[in-house]
Amino acid sequence: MIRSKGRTTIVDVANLAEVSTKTVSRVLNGERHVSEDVRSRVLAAARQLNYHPNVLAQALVRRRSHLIGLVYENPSPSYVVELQKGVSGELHGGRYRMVVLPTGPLQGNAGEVIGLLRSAALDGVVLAPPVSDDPTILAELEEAGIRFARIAPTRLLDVAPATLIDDVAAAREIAEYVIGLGHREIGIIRGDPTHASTEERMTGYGQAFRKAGLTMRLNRIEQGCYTFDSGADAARRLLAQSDRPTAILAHNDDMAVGAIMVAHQLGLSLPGDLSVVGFDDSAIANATWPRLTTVRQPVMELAATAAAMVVAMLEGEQPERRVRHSHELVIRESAVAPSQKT
Amino acid sequence: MIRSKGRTTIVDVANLAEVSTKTVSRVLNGERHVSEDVRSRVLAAARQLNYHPNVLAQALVRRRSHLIGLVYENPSPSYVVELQKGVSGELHGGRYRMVVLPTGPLQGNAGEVIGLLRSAALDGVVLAPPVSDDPTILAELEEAGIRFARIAPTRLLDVAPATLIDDVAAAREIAEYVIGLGHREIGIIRGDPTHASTEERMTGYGQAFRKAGLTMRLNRIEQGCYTFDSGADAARRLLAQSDRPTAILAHNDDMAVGAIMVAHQLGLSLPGDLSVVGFDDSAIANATWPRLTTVRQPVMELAATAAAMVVAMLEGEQPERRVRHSHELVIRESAVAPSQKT
DNA sequence: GTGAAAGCGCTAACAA
DNA sequence: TTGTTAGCGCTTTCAC
Repeated sequence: MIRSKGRTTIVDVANLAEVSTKTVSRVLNGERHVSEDVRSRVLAAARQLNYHPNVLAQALVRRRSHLIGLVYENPSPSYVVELQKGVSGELHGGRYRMVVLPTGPLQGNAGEVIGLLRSAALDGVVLAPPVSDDPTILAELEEAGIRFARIAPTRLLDVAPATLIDDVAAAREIAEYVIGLGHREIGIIRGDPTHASTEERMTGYGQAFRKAGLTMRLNRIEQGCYTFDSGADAARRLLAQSDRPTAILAHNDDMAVGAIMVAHQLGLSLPGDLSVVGFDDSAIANATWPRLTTVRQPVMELAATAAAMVVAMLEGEQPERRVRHSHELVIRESAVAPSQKT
Repeated sequence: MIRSKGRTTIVDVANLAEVSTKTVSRVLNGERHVSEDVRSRVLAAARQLNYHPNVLAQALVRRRSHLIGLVYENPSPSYVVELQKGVSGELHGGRYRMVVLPTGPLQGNAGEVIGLLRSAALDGVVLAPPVSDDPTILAELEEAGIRFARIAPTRLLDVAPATLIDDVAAAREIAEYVIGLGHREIGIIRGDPTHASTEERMTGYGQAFRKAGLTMRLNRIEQGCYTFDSGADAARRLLAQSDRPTAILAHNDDMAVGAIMVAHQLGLSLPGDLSVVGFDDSAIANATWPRLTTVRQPVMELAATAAAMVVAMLEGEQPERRVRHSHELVIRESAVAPSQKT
């Protein structure tokens, strides 16, 4: 039991404090049934040797890595940052650490993601959309015994705890707002078709259109993929039409900002000539001119709640199965009534 | 050696394949000197049992966690995302994983950060500014035997491999550009004083001013902290002055965009009434109106190179000590010649 | 209250 | 080419 090569270990501390390693372990882990005398001797020794437990060894024997993964396949920086803030905020006791696992497009190569998850020694995982909807990955996590919570899933809702917003209602509300301003010729920039939220938001728009007696015209719907550039491209197509729309609904803020950019380039005066609204209320929504009218989706809170759920499961508690967060119409300056005579 | 409770381990595979655990280990790690017969038996057994090695156990015995930390104390989402992209791109073999470690303000609580680092079982670390300049943290990493590379350090340059740009020159160039447009009344929005780059950029501006025979007036310099809001506040103060500046130099893009926002709010016409330039060429620079003239700082490449350096060290190679990346003036529409008679 | 022994799942060093 | 033994650094029985 005498040795001292390499890093200082629990054995060194035990030797110095003249106790067994088990006792050192007890003291350092705050277990009870340790005399004051011994406790202080151990602590002194640990401090003197600048001892830090080897987390890897602890992880092995406790079967706990204290690593929580955040899996996302999302190109929008503001969204990603919000997710990360949410998760890391819930780890703040410092007992857990966040490993970020951005994936490529999930189409087909879910296997790769799964390999990553298995080999990362994760205790738990937070799944952001659209990964949160991938049945293969859900099944695989289940089988590997990794706890997980889902952000904004749209199907298989009882597989794991989930945090949600009402995408349909949120989309309906912002569309109703724009229609209420008097717009009739409305263009739409859709999100990526692999994100289930895209369909939900279309449904919401559709409800608003129907209620107002408007029809969605196919040539007024353009495909984007949630990035600034894709929004710009889609807007270019929409605005090239002879009877161009007086308003554009975009499925997220980044694309809306792309549209605003293009409108500026075309020499349109905003918001007079063209109203644009987004979805998310990400950081960028407040930084454009005109500032973006949008629906606030509390991404950070969604992520935080999901992370808290994972932590709860790991601590042996039973988290709520489903927590719904509320959205909120955020009215700024980018949408106004259409000017007379298109 | 017979058991089968819980997760399948190397022992189960060995039993099924009728070889020793060491042989299984050999096969799975691709060591040589294994007969084809045995190799295929082991692989078959592993597949049949859906065996996945326990990375924690591997990490313990190999003294390698394969975790690389990215430490930053930076409020700008676009900057952070670029950093992460750069690092995670270099891990792409999948042999390493990235743990992101955002820290609070470093002032004084470097100790906390160090605790985090020690307890995270990191093999290596990439340090972004201003953490890359913190001597306590550098020393601590050194002592803990954790390999690290630094992004944009400004002092103690030979402590570890580093990636750099020439901040002074970059700042000088953009200031010269603005002065060259004809501006004489120039406001400055400084970055956080705890970032060394702030001083470097001031130096660069100073060189340009001196060369043009201009003096920096103190009441034309406002303090920000690299966030959008701080830039907006600073701009409000600058533009409230009776003889307001015709141009603003901001120490990063987020603050510049904040300034643009405020100018719009004040009813100024941009860029005619006010030119604004930034620093970084982050994603947002391209999404505002007018689009931001700035200096491109290749954050992603800086991070990628730093990560590659860390990986190299871990693989026993000797990385370059210092790699300088080049900056580039990016001229867009946010700065033009001042209009006649201020 | 404290300690001895066993073992988490794997690989390094050595032997065969 | 393959197996045996020891041990990574810690915690968990279960004695005392």
